[in-house]
Amino acid sequence: MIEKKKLFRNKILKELYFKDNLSCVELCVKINKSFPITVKLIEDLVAENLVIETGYAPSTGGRRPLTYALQKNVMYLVSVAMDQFVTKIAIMDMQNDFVSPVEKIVLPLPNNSQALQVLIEKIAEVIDSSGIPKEKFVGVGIGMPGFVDVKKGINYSFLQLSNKSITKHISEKIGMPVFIDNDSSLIALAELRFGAARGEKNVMVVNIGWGVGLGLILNGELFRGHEGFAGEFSHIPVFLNGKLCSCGKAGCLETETSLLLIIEGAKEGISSGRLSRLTSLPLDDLELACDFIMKAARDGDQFAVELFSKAGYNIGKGVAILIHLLNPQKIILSGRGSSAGTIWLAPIQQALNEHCIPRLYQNTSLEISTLGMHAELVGAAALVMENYERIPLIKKPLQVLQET
Amino acid sequence: MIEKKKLFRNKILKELYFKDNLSCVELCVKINKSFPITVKLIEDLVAENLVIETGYAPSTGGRRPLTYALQKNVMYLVSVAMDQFVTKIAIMDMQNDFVSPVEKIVLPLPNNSQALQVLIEKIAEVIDSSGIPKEKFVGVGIGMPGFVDVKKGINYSFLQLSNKSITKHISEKIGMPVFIDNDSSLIALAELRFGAARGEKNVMVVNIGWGVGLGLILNGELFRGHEGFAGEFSHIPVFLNGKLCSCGKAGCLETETSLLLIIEGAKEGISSGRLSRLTSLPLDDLELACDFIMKAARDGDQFAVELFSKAGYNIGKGVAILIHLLNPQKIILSGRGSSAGTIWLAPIQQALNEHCIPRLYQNTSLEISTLGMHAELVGAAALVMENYERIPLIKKPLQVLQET
DNA sequence: GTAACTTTTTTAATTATTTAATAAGTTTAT
DNA sequence: ATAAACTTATTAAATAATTAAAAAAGTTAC
Repeated sequence: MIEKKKLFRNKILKELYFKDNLSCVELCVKINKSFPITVKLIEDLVAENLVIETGYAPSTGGRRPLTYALQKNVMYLVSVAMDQFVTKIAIMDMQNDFVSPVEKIVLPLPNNSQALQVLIEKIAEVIDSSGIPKEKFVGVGIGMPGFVDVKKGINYSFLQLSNKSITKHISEKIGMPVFIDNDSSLIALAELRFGAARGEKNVMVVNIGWGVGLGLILNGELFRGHEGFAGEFSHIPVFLNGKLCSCGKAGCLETETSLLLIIEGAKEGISSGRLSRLTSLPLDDLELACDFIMKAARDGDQFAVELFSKAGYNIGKGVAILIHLLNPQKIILSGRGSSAGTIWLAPIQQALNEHCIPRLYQNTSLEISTLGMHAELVGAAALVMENYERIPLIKKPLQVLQET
Repeated sequence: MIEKKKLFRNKILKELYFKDNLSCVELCVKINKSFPITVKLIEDLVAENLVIETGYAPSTGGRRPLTYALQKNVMYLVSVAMDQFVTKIAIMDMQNDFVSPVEKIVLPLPNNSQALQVLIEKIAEVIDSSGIPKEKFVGVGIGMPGFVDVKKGINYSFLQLSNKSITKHISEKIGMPVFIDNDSSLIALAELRFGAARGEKNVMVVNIGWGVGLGLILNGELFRGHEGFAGEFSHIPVFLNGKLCSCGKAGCLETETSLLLIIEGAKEGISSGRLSRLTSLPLDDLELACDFIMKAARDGDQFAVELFSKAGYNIGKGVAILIHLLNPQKIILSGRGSSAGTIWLAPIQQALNEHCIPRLYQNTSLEISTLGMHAELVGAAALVMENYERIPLIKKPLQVLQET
């Protein structure tokens, strides 16, 4: 029974991570226990100095409730966001703030047998140089591209370990729990817990980047599918353009929508002499080039806007399919491409007007993420806390406390 | 607390409806209560004669467990399956058998303000003529085409009641609980509880009929989306054929896949002189024509097989999208068209080979439903039992018992 | 054929949870 | 201004549920 108590104790901590300043009544609803029990659990947590009182919330017509939040400097998370070439590592606290500068390293994943080893070393390095004692870390969350089996902890595309669990392997080396997930799923998780999808039940989070990823929030939870591969939006067959995709097939959504295509288009336009501010486009760095075009579009450069309109319309065609199949209440545009902002909205809406049954999309809203570039890091941190109750016996918090 | 006891009592009855001959241990796992409590609840149900012992199950290495099943003739369900023109009404028992012949009435839904009234009268008639006392009915389940909001009990396409709840209205007239859902969803529910999707977590049930419907089973449950409209497979925009669809748009999946198209194709082939047994196709009745072509295909008529191959390939294109987005473990072909049987498999598999990333579909199986034509009726009955715990205070079962 | 091991069932005792009664702090209505 | 209504907090008592121990019924291995 001591185990069960721990479970609900941890649930409270988890809830307070996802939302600060909760009252006892709110917590009691969230953990689905009676009021007296919740009171006792909170009392214990306050006594252990893991939770603090944060004053009274405004009255809703009765006595004002005492609210609670997580104590500072008691627990930390390691958050890793990888793409095919660059990996970012950060340490975050329970208030979702970075406690050390985000470490950015070049780490190419394709055909790189050393990648996993380097990743582990870098993570260990960041932890060490933070100066935070290891016992204070809850765990490591990692977002990565490719086919990720969340449960087994395997990535079938990169970081292969002869089909052995990556998470177990890293966990043994680093000495704390490790969780991995697909990058788009983690962006969706970030939106669900801290962004525009907060509290919503059915939301599609489109990750516009070098491909077009998708994180599905269904029934208020991240949906991963049978093997964890759900959300392969990039490669749904929708065009008859004959363009070869990176996946080996032709006509994938990605072939008419990716940011790479926009950069291609910009280059072509320049060389064919189009009048545009894009003539001063930096050609060597994809990331810079992309940001440059997005800025130009936001500033009203007609050619840049045109490029996004075309890609946006095609994304809209894909979104129309999503709406027909899953009837979401919200579509969120997130990921790198979301920096282009509201420029996406009109062409996507246009595509919906043309390709959706009105009844289906009239109650579906379309929004741009407000989480910005750090969505994946936030999601990776949230992934750890998402699993918090299941982490067996987090290293004696009492001890941790005495050190502070 | 008496209410809560009732909840778990009803959960046991529900579980026994979905699966007969369960042992006490199995039930105790399913309702998530301790063994002693489950024993007591079952004892009560046996004492009330709602549940009977059905002997011992084979040993699994220890004492043989007593198994339980629902008593016969104690509870009944009214099951209604509607399409745009024909409505079937049946009375089913807890063993999933029809206790009266399936009533089939012509009831056109489009632009028919009388439809709801007629439906109610017919349901009442079937109940009356069954001779079963009203108290023995648990409720009425209705499957219907169109945009159905399950929670609100509204169909936005047919049986309009100025946006008032259809279920409430029928319930008041008939005097028992009423539940409605989309026809494809109910077919999926039937597959989930009694068919090929039993026990599976993520399954797509494709309802091949005059359109191409879809019932989504996600995380082991029927998924309905934000407003209940999920599964509009028929109208996802995937073709550039310019063919106008019934929904007003062009290029919908339906325009290249529906059984209507196959009948069209058959007629054209005949008039252009193709050598085939289809020359004796009955032209006046769609249902008969469709069955005729399916039989011919099963018997190996080359032209008929060709027709299904073409449609099947296009369905496969749609299924490829489903697999990319939702990573299901199984695809089930159900509905009227499933009578064509294994003829569908090869062309659909062919489309998957061409349009799916291998990793994604290699663990996805493709099956033909074994539930046959009655899937929707079975699903409608299951819909009532799906909600069984929530039905407040089913009319005193003790009284019902005394009458038997 | 018997002992050791399984699984189910029964019973009793402990433990945990909810309910209910009470008090305290705020808002709203009269 | 004051009473009524409402929300939150505290405490004690009643109740419900789980755990644990033991018995019963079978199976498997030696």
